[in-house]
Amino acid sequence: MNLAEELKRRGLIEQSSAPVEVIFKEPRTVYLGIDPTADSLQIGNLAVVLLMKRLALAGHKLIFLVGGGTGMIGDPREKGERVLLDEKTLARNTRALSKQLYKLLPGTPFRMLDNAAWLTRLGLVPFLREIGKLFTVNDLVKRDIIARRLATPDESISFTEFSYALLQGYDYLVLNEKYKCDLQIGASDQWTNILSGVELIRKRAGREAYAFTMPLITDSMGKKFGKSEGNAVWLDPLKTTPFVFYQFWLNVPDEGIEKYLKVYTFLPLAEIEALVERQRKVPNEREGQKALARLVSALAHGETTANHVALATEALFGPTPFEELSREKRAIALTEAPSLKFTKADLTKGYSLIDALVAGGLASSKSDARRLIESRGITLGGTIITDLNYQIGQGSFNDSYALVRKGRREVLLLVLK
RNA sequence: GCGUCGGUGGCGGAGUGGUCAAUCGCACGUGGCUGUAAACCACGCGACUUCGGUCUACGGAGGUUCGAAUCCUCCCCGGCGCACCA
Repeated sequence: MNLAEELKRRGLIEQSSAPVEVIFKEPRTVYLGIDPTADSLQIGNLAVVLLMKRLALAGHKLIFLVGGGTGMIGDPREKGERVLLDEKTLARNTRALSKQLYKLLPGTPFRMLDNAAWLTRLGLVPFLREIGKLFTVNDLVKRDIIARRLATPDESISFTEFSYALLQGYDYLVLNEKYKCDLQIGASDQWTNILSGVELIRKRAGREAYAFTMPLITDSMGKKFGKSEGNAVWLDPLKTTPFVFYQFWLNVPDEGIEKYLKVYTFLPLAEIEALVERQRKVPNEREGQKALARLVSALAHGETTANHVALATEALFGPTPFEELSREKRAIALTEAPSLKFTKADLTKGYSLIDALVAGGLASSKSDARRLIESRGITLGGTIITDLNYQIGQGSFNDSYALVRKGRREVLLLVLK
């Protein structure tokens, strides 16, 4: 199967500036821009980064462009003006993102650039004369987000954000001239910005450059994927632990399985189809979720860690009660699952379950913890706790650990040292 | 600069002197049913609490009042109109 066909069948093509078959006729140098608005990628970015890897595997050259310069401006969004990030934060984020990319793509050669290198040196007057002339305001104001911001009282758009598209277009022009970059990809929400670059190259350099986008990955509710309740799913293991990361994928609803396997794994299409078929027949086995969680975890955190969290999950949610597992299995669970450490002194001083729930992150506040207990959502060692004043004591522990569950899918291990 | 409208919980959006921690919808959480799924139903959703309450809270700071998210003054932020500029 050729690349174009493969990508189409995986649902990775949304818009394209030319038929993808045409685009892939020759080896390209493809670029993906990432704005340093955070110090870690999250799973939304991961989808596109993996798409880059697919292109690399097919023989195309990669450029990752971290937007140290565009990040200083901010891509217009629906809501209203962004708060400008300060330079220190930008620099830190930029460094963090590049490190992450290197970790994520071992063995894949790519070039890493920061558009601050040219954007911050840009002279305003030359820019307006040479680049600004090639954009019309008439066009810009027609763009969805800009039009909405212009039309909506309370959400006007600053000239700064209005100009963002020019900078992104200019990036592509620079990359085209300096690095022979002739393909840009991104998520579909970037389409118009991406197209600005294609047009700019045509007008300014008289060359044909290409672009295509993949659909923005959404969950079943149509929201950006992995951003429920402001808790983005990060690739940075310190922001989202590998265990929680694995759990996230394991909890993907059935309807999403096929889509996510196609986008987030390198499993051949035939195998995905077979897997989805088995999932449909025996849904309670959750084979699809397990494969997805296992494979994406391996991509993000490495084989070893993926194995560990899979084992930890089996230990904590599998058919064998935790207490009856072998020492090693419990030890793995203890290192991977969320845990909270106690000393004997803590216990003699008195430590309430409510405090433990808050400290362990199962509850956002004491009131929340209280609510959880009242609604019978907390179990300790398999018993539902109904006593709001429950004190954790020696007796709560079994062989120096105790397993607390919140609902069916969250756990916290209490460890006595 | 002048005028005018507005700034309420994660979001949308009510309330316009006491009964307001604030109707409602969405999102989210727990329980029930299940498969750590979806749908559905129930409850919950500021913080603290000796569970009776207490304390903060409606852009910020003052004030009027027995009492203010609600009225007044000043300030900050945003929209719109006009003026200035061109």
